[in-house]
Amino acid sequence: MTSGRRVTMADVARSAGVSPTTASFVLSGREGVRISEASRARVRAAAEALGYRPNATARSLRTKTTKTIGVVSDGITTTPFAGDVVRGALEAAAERDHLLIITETDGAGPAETAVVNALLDRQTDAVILATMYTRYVVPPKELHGRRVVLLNCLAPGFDAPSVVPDEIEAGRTAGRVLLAAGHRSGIWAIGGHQAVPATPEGIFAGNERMRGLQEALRAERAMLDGVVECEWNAEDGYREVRALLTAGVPLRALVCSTDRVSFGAYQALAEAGRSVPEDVSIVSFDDQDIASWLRPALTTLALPHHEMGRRAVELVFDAEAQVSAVHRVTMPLRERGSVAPPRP
Amino acid sequence: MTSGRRVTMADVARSAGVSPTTASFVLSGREGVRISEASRARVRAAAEALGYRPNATARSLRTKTTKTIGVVSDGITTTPFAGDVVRGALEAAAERDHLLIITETDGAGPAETAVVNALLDRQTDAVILATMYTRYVVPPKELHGRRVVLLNCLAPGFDAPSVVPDEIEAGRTAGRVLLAAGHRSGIWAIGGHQAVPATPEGIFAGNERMRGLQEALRAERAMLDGVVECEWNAEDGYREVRALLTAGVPLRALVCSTDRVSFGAYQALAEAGRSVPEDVSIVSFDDQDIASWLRPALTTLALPHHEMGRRAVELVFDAEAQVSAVHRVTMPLRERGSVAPPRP
DNA sequence: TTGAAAGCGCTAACAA
DNA sequence: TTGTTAGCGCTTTCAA
Repeated sequence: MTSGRRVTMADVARSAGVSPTTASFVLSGREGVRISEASRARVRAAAEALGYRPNATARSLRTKTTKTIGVVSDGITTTPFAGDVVRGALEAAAERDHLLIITETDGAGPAETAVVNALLDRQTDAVILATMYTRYVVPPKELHGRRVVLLNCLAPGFDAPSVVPDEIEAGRTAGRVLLAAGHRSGIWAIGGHQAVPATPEGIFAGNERMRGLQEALRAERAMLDGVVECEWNAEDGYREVRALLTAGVPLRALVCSTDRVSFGAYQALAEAGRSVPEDVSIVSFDDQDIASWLRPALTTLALPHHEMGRRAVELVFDAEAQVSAVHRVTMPLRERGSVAPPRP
Repeated sequence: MTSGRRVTMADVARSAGVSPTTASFVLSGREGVRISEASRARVRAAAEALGYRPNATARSLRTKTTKTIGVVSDGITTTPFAGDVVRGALEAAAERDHLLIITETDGAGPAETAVVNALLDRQTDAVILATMYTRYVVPPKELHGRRVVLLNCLAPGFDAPSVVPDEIEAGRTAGRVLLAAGHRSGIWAIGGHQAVPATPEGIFAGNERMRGLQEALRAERAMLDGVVECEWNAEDGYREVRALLTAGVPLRALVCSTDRVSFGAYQALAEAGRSVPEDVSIVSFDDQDIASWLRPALTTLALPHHEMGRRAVELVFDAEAQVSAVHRVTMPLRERGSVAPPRP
């Protein structure tokens, strides 16, 4: 800044012929203090005339509150379409007259501690810890006793509320969509738990989605013909579906772990001359942009990024929510054109 | 925060048996002040022992600098993959020990003024004004005389540097890629200037890309068979290319305005039994995720989001750059599989 | 080489 | 209803 802020509250007070106290009261709009209407008007006029703007730094030093929330993410801003998280958070923060300081770390460890300290040094009123994909984390100890909200992650034993997508219910919905269309057999899950070498136990989203899916199917005495574990990308989706096709397994419906996997599946099916949804129905997860570009457009369960961002900052202000509860946000079903009854 | 920061510098000084002045000098690591090694050690030990952390708010009040940069965007965080801009900016800011306060407005006007004021009240050292797509803006008057950098936008007459993608050169490169493969005719531009009803004059990116493209072609005595003006999405790409195919125009190469348009073009070509790149070559712009998922993968000119974010904050620190210069960032060519020589 | 003291701009007891 | 005064935690003359 070339010219620092000029006019201070003292200037306004002087110009209005009142004390700083009076000026402070009217300028910060405090209730319950009785100031004559005349003084109020004079202060306001003076402030207006001088172009007064409060110095938030000075105010914060005194009040120990900055109306600022720190966000520490492990790359959420990078994930395609997850800028939605930020937008939701921004929105909710703006409604409460707060600002967001966004930071990013490559993961946990010393870098994360440094970032958290930078935030804490600036006296942020709270910090939101966000992860790119749903997983367990252990918050840095600097955060103990601070107001914290976990966004897209869980930290058992740490005293802070979490916001995660309701993956189990989404899995159930995926199953129900297929059942409702009349599917009972020839159903395969592509991507599965993502039980691949890097994540042998599967990942949170995978495990929950599969659990919900199996549950819904079983409730109607139906079941999966198989679960193909692979990376959740277009490449693997293409390869695995083609393999299934080549092997000649009966295929009537696919539950793909992500829209990227679905994209690969579309390519493999098209190549094999099978049409979606007449020959093969597809239900997917995430609702990335591509889901609506595909033809037919993809029926998918949307990751509620925007809503999650919003909820996270709402929880910052929710005094009751201090207890470490897990808030599961519904993943809305986007019904489009990739599901139809199986061929008779 | 449940427990405010405890230990102050006064505590450290007292514990170390020195004055606050001494403590301040060693803790803030100021050069050119001669403090005995003994005092230094004692202060550092005390700080460590007490778990001292500086209060940035107090420091800022005194020094009038916050090591914080405000970012005002009109939705850049929302655009797919443009979270990259934020990541680049975050990176460059972190290198200089600065933090970013990110905000968003629906556009210009009073909302923007409010946001800018909120930032200025908090004494941010600079403000980066960012737009979702490249365009002209008029910065709010509150920003006059402040340190400002324009990211992805231009404000003629406003004294601040701009960072924009080098669209003209990208257009030239697109042309050269085709020429190098041997294309001379049957070349169509899909999307063009985006001279559609909503933007009858075309948009910045469209105009510059077309200009560069035509220039490169003309330099080799080649030319476009036609420019199809349409919205830059998959839907329109599909429709317009299909129309071209239906009309039976000779088609050997396509320059698509965005990867989304290319996506639609792929669909239309596949439907018509034309293969990419054997029958028709495609060069595209943007390099969204989808570009690498397509088969064949798409040859495209990448929007240098990450680099742009980085440059913007670098300019904040570049004293020389105060003059209102326009910094054009190269759009790298991603050569993949969608261009081949025309069939003989 | 170190310390005393003033003060950044604001809020909040406490008095008047 | 309003003013005096004392800080918030830090930096920075200036003097010792």
